[in-house]
Amino acid sequence: MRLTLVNNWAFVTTLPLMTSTPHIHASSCSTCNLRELCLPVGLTPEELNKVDELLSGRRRIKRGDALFHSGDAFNNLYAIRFGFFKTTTAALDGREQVTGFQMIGEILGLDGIVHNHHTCDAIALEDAEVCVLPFERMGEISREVNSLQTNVHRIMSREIVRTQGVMMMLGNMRAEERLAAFILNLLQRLHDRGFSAREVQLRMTREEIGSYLGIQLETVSRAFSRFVADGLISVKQRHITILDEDRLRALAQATA
Amino acid sequence: MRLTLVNNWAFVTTLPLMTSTPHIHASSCSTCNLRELCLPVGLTPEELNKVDELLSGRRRIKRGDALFHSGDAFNNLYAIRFGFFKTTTAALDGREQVTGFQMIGEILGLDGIVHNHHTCDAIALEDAEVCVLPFERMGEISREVNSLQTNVHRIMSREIVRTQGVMMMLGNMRAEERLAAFILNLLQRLHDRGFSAREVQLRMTREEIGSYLGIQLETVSRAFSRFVADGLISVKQRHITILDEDRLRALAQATA
DNA sequence: CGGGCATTTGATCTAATTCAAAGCGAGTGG
DNA sequence: CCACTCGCTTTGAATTAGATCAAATGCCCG
Repeated sequence: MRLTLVNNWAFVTTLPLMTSTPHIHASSCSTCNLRELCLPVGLTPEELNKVDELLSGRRRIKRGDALFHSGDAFNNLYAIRFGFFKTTTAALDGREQVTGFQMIGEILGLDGIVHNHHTCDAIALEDAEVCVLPFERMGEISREVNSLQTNVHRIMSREIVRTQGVMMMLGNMRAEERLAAFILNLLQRLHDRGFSAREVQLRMTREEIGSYLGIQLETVSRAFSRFVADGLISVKQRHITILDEDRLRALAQATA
Repeated sequence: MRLTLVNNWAFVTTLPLMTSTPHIHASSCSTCNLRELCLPVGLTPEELNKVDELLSGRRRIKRGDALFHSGDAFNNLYAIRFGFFKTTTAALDGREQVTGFQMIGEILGLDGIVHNHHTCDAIALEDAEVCVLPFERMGEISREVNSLQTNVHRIMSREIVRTQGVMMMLGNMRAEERLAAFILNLLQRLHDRGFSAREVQLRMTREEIGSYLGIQLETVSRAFSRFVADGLISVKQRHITILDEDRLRALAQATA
């Protein structure tokens, strides 16, 4: 099943998919309308029943609060039900870098597995809710449910490939190329979730974008202004609309 | 078991550990003298026997040749027995970026899991040998052998954390800081493998270092010259000796 | 309505790139 | 064994993308 729903409230990045009855929260993976985005993609109904044991609860995080901090003990992965996060890594000398932005259906916490404690902070950029997935139990269940194991591997590998792309961006691209690639990546992910591929309501500041892209906030702002002047996009505060996707894509070409 | 062996031929990065009889190659994980570095770290003898089924063979790769290319079908992970690799990711427009350097005991191929084909090239920087580990079989065995499953997860998570560090480097650090961090990282890994923590024989060109660090080869060269002038290291071609580790470490401080 | 961020825009300044040239070393073939 | 490439590395000089410093504007929220 491939999601192709497109709606007009694309700037509301927090809406779950197909929410005809948005306030009825699924209490298990098997009844969750996000499962086609999340960990149990493509599982059979029987497999889903087993995976239901995985879900140990939900957690709400207010805007600005941390889901976890660097140094915290690692016990769970988290699947985002709604809301938008950033992850940041700190250096010894206090410098801090945004290492990713995560949205609905994406998994947080993979960094904690190696050393049994987290190596980055996960901060909610808007009020959010996550499913709490105890990693220990996940190991047990994925020993029985073949395709859960596959999906765990895939999700980790996906994150490795994503960071390859970021390295490419940080290592090779100029400021405007980075910003173009960033916008297109965000839109692609929103599109995959059934939102418009032409509009975004950004949840992060120019400074956070700059930190992620390895450039200063002023440079981000100037690049936006340039894009507007060139008719590539329109910008109203944090609301971005794509006007000329082809040229934007050409700019961002360096992304593999 | 923690390896602390230090020897004087540190610049020979290809030597396996504890090679009193270097030409007797182990034909299984359970008899491999690298196992404490590799996938089956810390397994009991019984577990090791099961894991022996994992090893489907060895492959030799000549200097300059590829272990796999971007686009190749993914079937196996590879554990490096000896030799030194780089992985490179290509962009649409031809630009290429070195995304990592891998040495003895490290695992290659994790990027291929998500899409069932590789997304980077793995090139040997010197004659090398790898263990071929069919990933399908690895899934099966790790359903029985608990700690193999744990180690697979850890290795993937370790790679995710590594790339967080690279992002930090590319996003926040100046050229000399990057090079200092790079040298120290290399030495740390060599030290973990029983080699000297003060000397390296680099296997890559200035251009490849620059590509990895997101700077030009001339900048790499100038940074080396500056380090020599400041008495931090000595450089004879690709042979690097640390003279003042503390100051080098201070320079690289931004690494988390 | 006022205060505090976030953003934009302008004017310098600088680290690193780019372009250019020379030096060095390892290997090859005469 | 020496001379000769060819690729790698170093170093210099000029150029530039982006950083930094500074100020004005806009906007949200109490």
